[in-house]
Amino acid sequence: MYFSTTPAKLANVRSYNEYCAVAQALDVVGERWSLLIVRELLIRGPSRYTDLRSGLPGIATNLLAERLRELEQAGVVKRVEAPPPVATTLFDLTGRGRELEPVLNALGRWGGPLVQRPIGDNEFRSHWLALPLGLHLKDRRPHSRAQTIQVRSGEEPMIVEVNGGRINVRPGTADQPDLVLSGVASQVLGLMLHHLDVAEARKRGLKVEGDLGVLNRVQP
Amino acid sequence: MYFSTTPAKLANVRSYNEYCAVAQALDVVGERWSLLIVRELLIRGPSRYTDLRSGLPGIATNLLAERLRELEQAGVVKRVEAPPPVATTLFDLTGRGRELEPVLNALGRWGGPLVQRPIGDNEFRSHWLALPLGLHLKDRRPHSRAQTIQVRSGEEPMIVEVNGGRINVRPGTADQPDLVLSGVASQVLGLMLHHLDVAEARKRGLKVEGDLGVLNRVQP
DNA sequence: CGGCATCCTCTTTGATACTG
DNA sequence: CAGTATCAAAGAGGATGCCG
Repeated sequence: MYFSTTPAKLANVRSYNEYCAVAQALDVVGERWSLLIVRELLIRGPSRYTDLRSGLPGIATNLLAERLRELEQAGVVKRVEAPPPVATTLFDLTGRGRELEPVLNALGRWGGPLVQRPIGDNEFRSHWLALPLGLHLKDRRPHSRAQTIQVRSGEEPMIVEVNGGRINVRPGTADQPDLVLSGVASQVLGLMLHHLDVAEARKRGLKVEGDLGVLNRVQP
Repeated sequence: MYFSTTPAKLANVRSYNEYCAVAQALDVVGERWSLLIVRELLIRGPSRYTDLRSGLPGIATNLLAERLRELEQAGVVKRVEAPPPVATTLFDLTGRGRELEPVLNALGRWGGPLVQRPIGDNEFRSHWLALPLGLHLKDRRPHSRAQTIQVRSGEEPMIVEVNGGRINVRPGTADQPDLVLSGVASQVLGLMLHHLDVAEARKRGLKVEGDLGVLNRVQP
């Protein structure tokens, strides 16, 4: 007997078995949670297992491990060993994985209208703001000085930096933010995407403090 | 007792429960088969249940019925009653459903490289050709006269019409096709997408008959 | 026939507990 | 922290039956 110790339990992904690019794409990223894992890695960059878990509320830990293995095998995700200070394994997208961004964008655009009103009992994570802001907004005054908006919504404060035509969203607390928004995510988004004006947003409980000018600078 | 006869089995779709447009899009179209049903309706237009089944090899009939119901409830699919000559119910996309085309396109683009070589035991349906041809090709001589390519691959002959800048793919047999391609789908695609030249395609068993000029007219 | 519903089996998922 | 192990519940797949 000369068996490998690893059972032949690899590449055990269900397939549609179709000669069609859409179906074969779904063979790779169509299973439950897969595209949301890609979303997390797109927003956060290299991430620890635990951070992925916290960005995917409700995922079972065995499923996260399994999906990561499958995505790794498919060449979408890679493991990188972090240098000594942290000394843990990080998960990151491969180049091929990053090419899924247009898929996520298309889904995000299509899902936008669904997310308008009812926040209900939905889970929310601050860093998710990066997707709609990056997708729907541009800096319309690329030659003005950099400005920052401090957003306090969800578990973790976020900095929205508007500079040189780009919008950058990252966790953190700004020293001298031009504008501070505090409140639930739907109203932060409503205001920034100009579905709500300042008066309306305030009436609904959003705290808006500072220079409102930066809001006109970010436009669809 | 005053119960409705229909059990409260509606809107019984699993949700990620996230305040995130991508997650909410996936709540609607992320389940197995859903996006492939949308693909069928995008390619074929209004379709009978049985035609959908034949375009989704391997789907269980109860699953098709269930997905159609869910998609209908979500406003992606609608039922239309066909006029007396046929007198059957047809399924069609709503406007909202048709807006999923960019999602399918993004997935198709990403899946393109996966589909390059191995046709293997994959199922194939002729009308699937419409997706990659429409996605990757343009008519580079929009002012030339209309030309047609007859494709014989899979169960059903297809007409590829090149005219006025557009590429149109539909089932049927052309009277006087400018070019006839007969063989397996991977080589038809390889030739038309210019991954294979004519000599190479012929060597691999593709029958290429007629005016080769039309091939230069369709370009990425 | 076309359009499902039912029944059954098998696989996947989700929740929780446990481990190096 | 980064997973594996276990197990009940939900979902998928296949066969077949029903009804206009």
